[in-house]
Amino acid sequence: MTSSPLPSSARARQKRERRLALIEAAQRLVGERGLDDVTVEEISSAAGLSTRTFFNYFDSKDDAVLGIQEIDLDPGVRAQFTAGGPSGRMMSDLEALVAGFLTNAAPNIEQGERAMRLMMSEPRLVQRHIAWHQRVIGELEELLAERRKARPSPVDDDTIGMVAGLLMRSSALAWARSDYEGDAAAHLPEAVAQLRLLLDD
Amino acid sequence: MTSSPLPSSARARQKRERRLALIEAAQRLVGERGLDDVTVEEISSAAGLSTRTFFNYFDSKDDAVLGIQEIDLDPGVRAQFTAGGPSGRMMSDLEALVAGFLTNAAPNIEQGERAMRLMMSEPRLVQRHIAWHQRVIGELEELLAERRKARPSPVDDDTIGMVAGLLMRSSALAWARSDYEGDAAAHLPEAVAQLRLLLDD
DNA sequence: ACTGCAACTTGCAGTCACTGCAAGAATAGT
DNA sequence: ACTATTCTTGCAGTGACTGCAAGTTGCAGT
Repeated sequence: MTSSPLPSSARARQKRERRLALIEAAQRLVGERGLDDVTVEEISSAAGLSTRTFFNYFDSKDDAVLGIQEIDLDPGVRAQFTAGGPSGRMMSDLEALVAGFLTNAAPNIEQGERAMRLMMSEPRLVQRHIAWHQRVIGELEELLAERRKARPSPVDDDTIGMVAGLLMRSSALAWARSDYEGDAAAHLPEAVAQLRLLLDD
Repeated sequence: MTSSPLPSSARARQKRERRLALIEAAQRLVGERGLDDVTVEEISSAAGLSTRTFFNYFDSKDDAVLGIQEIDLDPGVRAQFTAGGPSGRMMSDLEALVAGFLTNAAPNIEQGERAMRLMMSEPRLVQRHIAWHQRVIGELEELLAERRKARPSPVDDDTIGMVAGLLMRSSALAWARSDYEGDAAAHLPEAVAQLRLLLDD
């Protein structure tokens, strides 16, 4: 279940290790002292790197704490979605796609869980997390444009994108409420059910 | 339709004028040169105020550009919602409540429109705008806690909050697509319809 | 092993958002 | 007119983040 094709070259391994070290240090220090009482310099030297290098890895302190990374969507899931599948009904196909994003969201469960816990105590991180959703949604909109050729939908991209974002966050919250049982994607059906429940009143 | 109880005391008037001046300067300069090529100092002196005073009015440069302010929800709307009304069905009552928020979101239409236009060219502003929604949702969750006493709902607060945020943004986007006809709240039904359309597939 | 290449790290100097503090100016209440 | 309150402002400081140029390190070909 832990993704990542494992480091091949020595360089790729170091890159991976350094990244992890930065995230680990950031999460630990912020957990101990709070987001505003930890400097990037402290995080960097705790990870044995320079401050300048920190910013070669992350755009901001918050990103490091959340362990934000590029999302590499499974090419199979991607192809199926753009082809108009797997079911042909937008809502359930969207659910499958979001599940694809969620499982690749973090390199490991523990890191994601720590990130969620920190979000509970640091509201700013929630905002950054949602901002990251925006990036994923940007990716999604490209897929949607492709999918429209195969199977047009009467719903506009914006709405679909926002619902995707809602499902990501909703299942993350459900995951947290369950005290982090399984992974976030496992709680997606629950998120969809809640949404339908509200709409059907 | 322009809200605001009009300035009474001299102090309240100045406060209002200075705030407006800052927003106006911020929106104009950022429109001309872009968000990252305008400093707070430039905005402040364009408004005839000191940099330090700028931060007495806004928490950040982005906030000034968006003209973000505290939301004063109509007490009538508020009371009706917490009492379990007006219709008794959560979804449509939520719609009424969101409409209440939207109409009081900006002191005037033009400012809201300019903010929307700037968001189109400056993605960072979108994120700040969504972050502001989070604040509104925080307010909403208090109302929900109150309403539950009068009329319990099987849907959890998080989901309701996220849908409220979605509706705010969705109707703002629909407003922009209509080339800013009427106000944002006028496009709420459209937003709800799109959401239902997606859910019903 | 030697060499040239590309990727990566690092220090340095700089910009700018944002904050606490304390002094001064404007205003409101009496 | 006197006083308390509110608001503005300058000042000094912190820390995030950036571009640049100089090392350093792993990599490929010979």
